[in-house]
Amino acid sequence: MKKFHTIIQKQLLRWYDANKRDMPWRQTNDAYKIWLSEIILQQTRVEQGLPYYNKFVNKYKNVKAFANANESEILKLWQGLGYYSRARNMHAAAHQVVEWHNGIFPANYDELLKLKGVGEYTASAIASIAYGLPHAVCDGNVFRVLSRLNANDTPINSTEGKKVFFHLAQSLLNHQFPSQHNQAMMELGALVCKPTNPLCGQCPINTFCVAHQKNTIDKFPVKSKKQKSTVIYLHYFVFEYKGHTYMQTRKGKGIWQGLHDFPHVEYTGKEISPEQSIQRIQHTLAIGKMDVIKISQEYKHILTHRIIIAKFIQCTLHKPIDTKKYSLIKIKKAEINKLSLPRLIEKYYIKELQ
DNA sequence: AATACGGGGTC
DNA sequence: GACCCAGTATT
Repeated sequence: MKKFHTIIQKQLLRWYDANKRDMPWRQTNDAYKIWLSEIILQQTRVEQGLPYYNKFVNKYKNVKAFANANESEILKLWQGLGYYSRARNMHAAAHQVVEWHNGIFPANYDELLKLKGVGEYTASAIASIAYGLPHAVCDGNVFRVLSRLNANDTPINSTEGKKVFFHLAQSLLNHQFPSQHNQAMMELGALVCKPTNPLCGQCPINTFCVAHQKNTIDKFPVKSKKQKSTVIYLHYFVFEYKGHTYMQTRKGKGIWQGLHDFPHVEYTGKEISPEQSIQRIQHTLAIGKMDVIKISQEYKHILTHRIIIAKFIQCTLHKPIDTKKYSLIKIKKAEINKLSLPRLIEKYYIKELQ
């Protein structure tokens, strides 16, 4: 296999030069911008991430500006992109770069790896793309390309698979052009070696592809498990008292950490009646008398391992809630959209409150 | 070694 | 409905 590597590398680069998409982060070597694009594109399609990249690059010109921003401002800009820990980790990483490296991203894989939110993939990507260092990337695209190229059935989501494919990626790396090689592998996975209906006829390395030769492309890559999702029932309370409502910042471990939503009652597995949740919330927040104005339609919100069935219950209060005691934010309805919101809340806001 | 963590697109 | 996406941190 080894002796074919040079030919594969060449075909790959030739194909990449002719077929690469024009992306803003391909017009720069600025490690800050490469970092920005790489974090944004984690588990995110290019089309979805692109507008966010442009927003961030325009708002924060360099890592110092990013570090000096408010985290709430960053989260608001990140709203809708998902995996919000990325935004919080970026803020921390920006501080690390400023404090440890005087505002310059280190041209060193091990140092990059120490930054919050930067794992093996991103460290390799920054090292190779921004600094031309010989570190192969292994993302979802590369896993797929390599598993087919070698007809290797090691599950790509296993610890063993990770080791195997990282090694394969590194051994195939073009040390003369690490940046272009890495991007070519990913671009090939995205445009040609697609999960379903790959365009093997257009593949520049199909003559080397074992799975293609054996006509077993659809058997690769192998994944070991499927994640199942649980159903969550959520009743959100949109209170109204003298023109304002109440929201809260999500803390702790769960989803949407750092984002804002309404006080709510949550049930896992079995459905809860509005009457039950109304009683509960009245007790929890010491609300006393209130009038239920409207119960919304069901909002179905799909996350990776959760199906959320939500209803929004609008109520008029007779007295205010103790915001300090219950860590609530008193806010006018028109101002809600200034806070960072989960998509579910944003969709309700757009439909019912805007 | 598994699991949690979003949202949107495709088939 | 199942799978996937320029993955990482935590358990």
